[in-house]
Amino acid sequence: MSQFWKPGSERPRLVDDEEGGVLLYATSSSSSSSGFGYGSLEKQRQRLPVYKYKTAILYSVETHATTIIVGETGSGKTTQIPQYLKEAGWAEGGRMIACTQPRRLAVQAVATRVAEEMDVKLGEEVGYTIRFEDITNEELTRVKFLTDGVLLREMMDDPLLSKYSVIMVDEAHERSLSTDILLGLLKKIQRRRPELRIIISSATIEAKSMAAFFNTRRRCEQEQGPIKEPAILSVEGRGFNVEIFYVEDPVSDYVWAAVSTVMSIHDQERMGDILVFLTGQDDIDAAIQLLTEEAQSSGKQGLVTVPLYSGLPRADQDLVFSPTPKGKRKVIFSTNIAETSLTLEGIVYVVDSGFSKQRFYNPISDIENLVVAPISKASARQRAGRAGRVRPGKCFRLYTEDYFSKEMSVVGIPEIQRSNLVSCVIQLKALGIDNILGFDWPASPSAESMIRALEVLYSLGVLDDDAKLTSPTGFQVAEIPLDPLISKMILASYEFGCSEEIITIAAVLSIQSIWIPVRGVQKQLDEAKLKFAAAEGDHVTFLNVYKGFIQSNKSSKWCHKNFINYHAMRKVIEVREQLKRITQRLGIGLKSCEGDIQAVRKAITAGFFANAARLEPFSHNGMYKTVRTSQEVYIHPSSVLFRVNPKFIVYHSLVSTDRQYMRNVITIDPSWLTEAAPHFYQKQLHSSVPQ
DNA sequence: GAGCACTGC
Repeated sequence: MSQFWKPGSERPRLVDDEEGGVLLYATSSSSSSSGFGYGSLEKQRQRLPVYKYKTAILYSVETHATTIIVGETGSGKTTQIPQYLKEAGWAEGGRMIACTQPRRLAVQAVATRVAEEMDVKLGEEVGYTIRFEDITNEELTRVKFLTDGVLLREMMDDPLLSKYSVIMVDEAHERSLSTDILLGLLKKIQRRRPELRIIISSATIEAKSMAAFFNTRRRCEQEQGPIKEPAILSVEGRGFNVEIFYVEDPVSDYVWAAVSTVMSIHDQERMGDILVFLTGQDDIDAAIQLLTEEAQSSGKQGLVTVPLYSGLPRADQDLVFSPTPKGKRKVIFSTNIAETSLTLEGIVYVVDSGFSKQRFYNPISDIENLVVAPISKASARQRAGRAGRVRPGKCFRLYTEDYFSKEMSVVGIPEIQRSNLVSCVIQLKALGIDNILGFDWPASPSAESMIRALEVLYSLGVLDDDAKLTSPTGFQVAEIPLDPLISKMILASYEFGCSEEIITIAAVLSIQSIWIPVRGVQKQLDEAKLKFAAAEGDHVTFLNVYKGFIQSNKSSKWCHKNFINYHAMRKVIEVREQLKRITQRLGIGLKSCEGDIQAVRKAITAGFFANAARLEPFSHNGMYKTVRTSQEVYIHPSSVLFRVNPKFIVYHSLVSTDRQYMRNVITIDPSWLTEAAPHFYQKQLHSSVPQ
């Protein structure tokens, strides 16, 4: 392992956060996965690190409006704190305790565990709510787990969240879009409801800024009720030590460096699985190929390589969890998915490239890009921690310690500063927040992004001249849990008599892809697509696929035969059912246009008029220009209209690589643009759309 | 003729 050095061993130690090269401290003598065979659930609960802090936590919640709990993984905070609160009486008198999570799976898992510990039936005293699943009972449920997105939706009916006495926001350090919106709103609610208690659980690195955000104490103010200054409590975790190693010189090719590091670990370290963090499918495939070649040419045996990324078919993802064969060493090459969303057991070594793919939004061009960017120290810590779950581990960072300590940012950029804010703004408007630009965020998005979002909503007829939600359109669009452009398309479809068809299209557009991930089967996929291809474009093609799926009786076999992702289609059915319920509630019945595809295209245009593009008159390579901003764009090769190049189209989204590609396009008549949005197209039509 | 980190309502 010559290219690595261990901080503190060969050179004077530099600073690694607070820990100086060692990441997590073990606090108990036994691991969480062994030694509890005879203990009752109650005994197990008492052994969790958080147990020692029970009184302190309850005291703090009693006396402070906001309590920030800093806790590493395995402290037991998520499962225990809601129970402590319940025991202390916070759920009495018809009140409820809420605990939010960023992800659905976590909600289900935690709720199940807590119901078990409390020895109650899930869905009664302890319940959970995620999209498509409400396992709660209005009369009985006292402790409720839910995604932060669901809690935001609940605010539309109950803006002060009056049924909750305590709201615990878990994993707040991840700074997801909905967590940040939720935190901003909770701060507002607190002013109106001094009796409400908020608990924010976060990693060390974010605790101080969270506390500053929630500190509403003013100088000279007479304190009434709970103390306004947040309390910060620290609970240790239950991970094992992870030794950190850095490269001595910067690496130029992290894929190659990762593979050679894996080879060295395999050569020189005890048995134990390896987790390698790379950025995407390309990296991962390249690394696996390289490692296979290297192992072959050097005659090394005993390595089992597994890829892991979200686009992988379910069956392949499961390989990651299968036990490593005896005498073998598993090497998992993963994207960020293993950083937060999935927990892998048996990992002893982590190799960290220092990069991940991150979304960035440019409000000027209104384009979201996916770019490979350096991770933050917080991510690096999280990645390293993955090595210490079963026994002391090691983490090999493919960057220098100097880089880590001097150049790496402390935390990542919150999602809200990297996203298109259209959905976020309409949500706040629906909650009666009028002064969007003055909203108090944990991290403020740029004014440009806000203004762009307001413009888009105005052009859709969702906001009026005073930037208030229009009635009924604005309120209806806010009610539908999808991108406002899609919601607007749904509303318009009722007028065009094709809502039956449009909600199918809306459901398909709101999931990633209905085709099975390619690689190696490109030709077959293209051929399969031809069977469904419609001259009008991709949206109509989706209708054909959906029809076929229903006619096959929702058969997985049929999907397999046609290169269609069965799980994705199940999801389409689920989303479609939800949209059906919502549209009915909005008083929009379902109508079918019975094959009148022009109605469907007009409804799509009513939502997506801003995404119109025109073929350049003498273009030989299929170059289009957007009508609004004259940007150069091309039809994506995966579209059924690729190389067909009709004169006028609207697209669903842009993806940018070396070119800007339009994904999911449909042919339109340019006169529909002025019909759909007269104000929006007044100027542009004179200059760039021939009549 | 190209490529989709990850969530969520």
